[in-house]
Amino acid sequence: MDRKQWILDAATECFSEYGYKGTSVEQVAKRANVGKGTIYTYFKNKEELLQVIMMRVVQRFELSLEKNVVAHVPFHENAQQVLKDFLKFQKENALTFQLFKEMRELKTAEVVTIVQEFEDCILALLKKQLNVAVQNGEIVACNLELTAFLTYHMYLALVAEWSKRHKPLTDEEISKVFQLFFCGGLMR
Amino acid sequence: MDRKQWILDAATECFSEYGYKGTSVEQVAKRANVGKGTIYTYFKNKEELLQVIMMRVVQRFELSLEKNVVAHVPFHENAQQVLKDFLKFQKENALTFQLFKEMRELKTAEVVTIVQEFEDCILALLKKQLNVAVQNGEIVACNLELTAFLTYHMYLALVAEWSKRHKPLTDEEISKVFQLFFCGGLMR
DNA sequence: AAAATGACCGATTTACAAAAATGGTCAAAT
DNA sequence: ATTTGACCATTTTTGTAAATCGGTCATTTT
Repeated sequence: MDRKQWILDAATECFSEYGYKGTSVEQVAKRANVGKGTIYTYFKNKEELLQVIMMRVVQRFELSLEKNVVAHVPFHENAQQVLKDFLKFQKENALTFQLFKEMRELKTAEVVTIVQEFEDCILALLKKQLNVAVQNGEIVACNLELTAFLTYHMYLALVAEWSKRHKPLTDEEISKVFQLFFCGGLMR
Repeated sequence: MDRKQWILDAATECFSEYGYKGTSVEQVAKRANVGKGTIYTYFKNKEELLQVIMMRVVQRFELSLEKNVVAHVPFHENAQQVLKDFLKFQKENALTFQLFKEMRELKTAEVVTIVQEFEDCILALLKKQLNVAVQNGEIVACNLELTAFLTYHMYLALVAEWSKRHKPLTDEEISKVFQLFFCGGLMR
């Protein structure tokens, strides 16, 4: 019935399995049981297809966070929740996993753009959390943009880079490191 | 006279300019004014040539640090000095700059290995600084390996990643961020 | 009339073989 | 005892013919 949804579903499956570049429009059409031309009556081009899919993914991501981020909880716990959910999301969403990989390895232009937007969304969420915490007087005033950026990259280093040469860190270990840097810092 | 040094100098120039993969052994021989066979009387193969060169670079790097890292100075200042010197070193050494680039872009196996060893050397220096600071009771006890790792990656994020989409940070700004996270942390 | 379609188009990518270049060896030259 | 470049097997590059791609649109289907 809803041919547009058929196409979106088929495209999501294909992109998840073969990546963006590795998926042809005809392949999507085949899996969606529509003609190739039909896709172009609903979407301007292949890139828009990915954009619409990712827009919805981002919406789901933001929704999944609203449940987990709560007021009256220390910032570093909420921030960590945002990042933990991001990781969980990656694990459960073959699509974003595949796209992050494609960005790193093939650097497909359209994919780089879309993944950057996804990262911007995560950064915006962290920034929002930071802002609330500053307003509450919970944390010291600081460059929100930069601090959110650094928080995100600290997390990436801990979960992605560290595991390349060490035993992956448990959630508790990551939590401990975050606590160390956020509350109190290193110095006695 | 010292043919071995001629070869090392020529190879350093070539690797700096064209990268490891982009440099042929014959090219090195030409620039060193020796026959190709001569190179193999001093070095087992092309990889060992790079290894010997990098060994010396690491020695120079460690030497350049000894001057700048001093006792009775807060850890975060010494740590930052290590990292700042690393960056300065990168700027002044076309070789390491080229190799880091080749590792990221071409992922040449031999280069990945050698650069990793260089990074390990930086991490060891940071760890050493951390250890001294812990012994002094200057900073809290923590996983030294992990903390050094995170410090290094925070720095990379600030100087390399941030500039990809923002105006590069000044030394003062970087210093301020480090101070924020190391002394006192974010929380009030 | 509106929606769907696949043959078709120019452009890009792939497949593949021939040619060139590379890392490394070694008998001959120095 | 040391140096060397012709030489070898392997890898990389190159040229190009074939295949595939994203996107269009006249025709067909609903």
